[in-house]
Order: sequence, then C-alpha cells, then structure tokens
Amino acid sequence: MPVGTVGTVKAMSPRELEDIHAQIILGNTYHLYLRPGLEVIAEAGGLHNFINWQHPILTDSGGFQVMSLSGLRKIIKDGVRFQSHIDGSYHMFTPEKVIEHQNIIGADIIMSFDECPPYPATREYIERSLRLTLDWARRGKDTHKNTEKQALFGIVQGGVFLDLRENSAIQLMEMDFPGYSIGGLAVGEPKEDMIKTTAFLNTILPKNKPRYMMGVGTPVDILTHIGNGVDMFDCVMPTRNARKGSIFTRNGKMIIKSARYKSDFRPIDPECTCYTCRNFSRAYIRHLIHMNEILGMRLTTIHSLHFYLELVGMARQAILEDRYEQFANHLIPILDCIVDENKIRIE
RNA sequence: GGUGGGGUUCCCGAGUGGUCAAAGGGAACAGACUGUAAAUCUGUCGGCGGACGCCUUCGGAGGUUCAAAUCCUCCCCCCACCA
Repeated sequence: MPVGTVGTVKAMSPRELEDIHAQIILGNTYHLYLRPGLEVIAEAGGLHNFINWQHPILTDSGGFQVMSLSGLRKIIKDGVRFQSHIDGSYHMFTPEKVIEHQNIIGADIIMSFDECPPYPATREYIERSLRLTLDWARRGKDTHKNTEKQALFGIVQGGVFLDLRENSAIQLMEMDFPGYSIGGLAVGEPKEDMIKTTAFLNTILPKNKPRYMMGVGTPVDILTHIGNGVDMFDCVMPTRNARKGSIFTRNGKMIIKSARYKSDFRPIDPECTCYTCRNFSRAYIRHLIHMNEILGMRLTTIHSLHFYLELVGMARQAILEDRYEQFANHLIPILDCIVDENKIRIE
C-alpha cells in the first residue's frame, strides 16, 4: 500500500497510481484531522471524494504519531493529548474519538488507536503500553458501528517479547476483528527480532483473516515477512527515498543521484515496464533530482512504487504456484545490495 | 589619464603578524531514511600518512621577521567614480 499520509501519495496523481495498479493507499487520521480538518473532509463527502480516489483506502489511527511525535504528546489512560506540531494547539485523542474520526474520513479499513512503543523499551514499559492498547482496542471496537463499510483492525503489540505478543494477539482475537495488524516493528530492533515476531504470530493469528504489518518495509523485509504469512504492508520508503534520489529496482537499490549515472543513458531498469523506464534515462533522472525538479521526484516515485507493486504481484503468483520459498530465496540476496553494474562486469 | 577599492582553497566570502589548511555559505561527493513534523538529515570536502605529524596553498616576484594570507617594495590584473 503506497502511503499518502495527508491525502496524497506524494508526487503522484490518482491516475498515475492507477497506471501502476495500486489497489489501495494509506491515509493518516492525525494528520488529516489537523489539516484540512475533518469538517472539510465531511463536507467533501469523505476522503475518497475529497482526493478523488475511488479505490480502497486504509487509515492509520495516529498510533504511529504517539511515537514519532513523542516530544509533543502525553499518554494517559483515557488516550493521548497531542500538541500540534503545526501551531502548538492541544488535541485529545481517545480510542473512541479516533474511531469517530475515521468514520468521518470513511476509509475502507481503519485502525484501532494504539501506542507504537519505541525501541528499546523495557518489558515493564511494553507491558503497561500493551494493556493500554488492548483497552483502547476494546473501546474502539465498541464505538465502531459502520462495520459493513469499514473494517476495523486490531493492532498486535508487545515489542520484541514473544509472550507479550501472544497475549496481545489472543486477546484481540477474542474481540474478533476482521483483520489484524502487527505494529511496533521496524522501529530500530534487530532484524532477527522482527522476523521472530512475525514467524511466531504466523502460528497464532487466524489464517482466514488478513494480517497487516504496519510500516514495513524494504523489498527484502516484505519478501521475508510474506514468507511468515503477512498479507499487507505499507511503507514510506519507496516514496520518500525516491524523492531523495534513492530508488528500488529488481537488481537492488540504486542511488540514482550518484555521480556514476551522470552520463548513463540507459533506463533505470531496461526490463522495467513503468512509464519512467520506458521513456527516460538514468542521466536525465539524475539531473532532475540534482536540480531538485518536481519531475525528478515524480519519475523516481513512479518507478519505485511500480517496482514494489510488481514485486508483491510476483510474490502472489509464486504463492499461487506453490514456489514461494524458491522465489524469495532467489531474489532476496539480489535485492539486498546496492546496484553496481561495474562490479558485476569485473566479476 | 586621475582618484578610490579590490585580487583568499571549485564558486561566493570572512580573515589584517603566531591559536590558519584558513570562519560561514554554495556547489560537489558519499551515505542514511521502514504505520511521513522528511523536497529532510549526516559525513567528507589541498595532498600524503593510523593518531601526533609532514608537504603544498591566500594574483606574481622579491624583502622584513624566530614566525607572513596578514607588514614593505616593484609588477600584473579587476571594479567604481571622475576626465
């Protein structure tokens, strides 16, 4: 799922998203609440209409902002009081209000309010945080009435402590959500911990409901966790990194702003079918990024998102053909490095 | 022709006897980025060597001094105003 925090996948028009076959995009409750404000979105008839995206949308609850804006908020039992990073005004987010907000926004899949705890954190901290998040999940579920049109997911927390993860998952499953998110990962913990966690949850979470790993990840992460039964991902990396001249390809990461592409007139990936690769050279894209030109960001974003969506499409096909492990094992070492064609040539 | 002001490391620009390989900015180069306070941030940026250091550099050539980007002499070049 491409990330479109404030109601736009940065640098992309809805038509460009359709061109690369994006099926669903993300929005963020906290950011949309602050700007443009829920009144505007309500007046527009919901987020789909407001941004003219008639395909599915998933909204995050603001739980991630509990971590990313940790200097500007206070957690209490009832919820989180944020101080706006825009104008300093105070805003109380409770699990009930967060559901009401998301009812107004109207996303197809919505999230319980949670605390995304930082890493490292003590077991005591994670336990306390988890109790709160579970309480909030229950309160959110009780509040949510529009269940026919909006699927509310519960969010599994528990840090890197597997027993706490288990505890979290089981209690959420008792509440019977239509899907389960895995939160609080890729926040700085070792990769092995992340992998152990999804591998473990793979044995617990129901197989007939979607599992969404929040905020992950690199192409390698995605393939790894698909292998552990995860169905859905979102991540800012393909978009954010693309804008800064670092893109993902089937041959690994390519830092297109690098001097080595100054006079390289090949496409980013000669085999790629995206608009960018069919029409523009590495040298030109590098130039655009260096010039800080809008088109540069658009073209790199198109490519990286196209690649991500193609990658998960291939993963889906490999699963259907019962050859996923082979597929992933072949691809992961390639995707895990920086493209260096000169080096390959020497070898 | 006259008067005044200047020439500093890729560029702009500070520095007016030692603590200067020389502030600051830009460019350039190398990276980081994982439910987006991100068109952001970090590092490098004369050469050689782990560090301590050594060598080359502040328009050019001389000179003064223990010590010069900084002071003196001559020369070259630029800018402004006047004629």
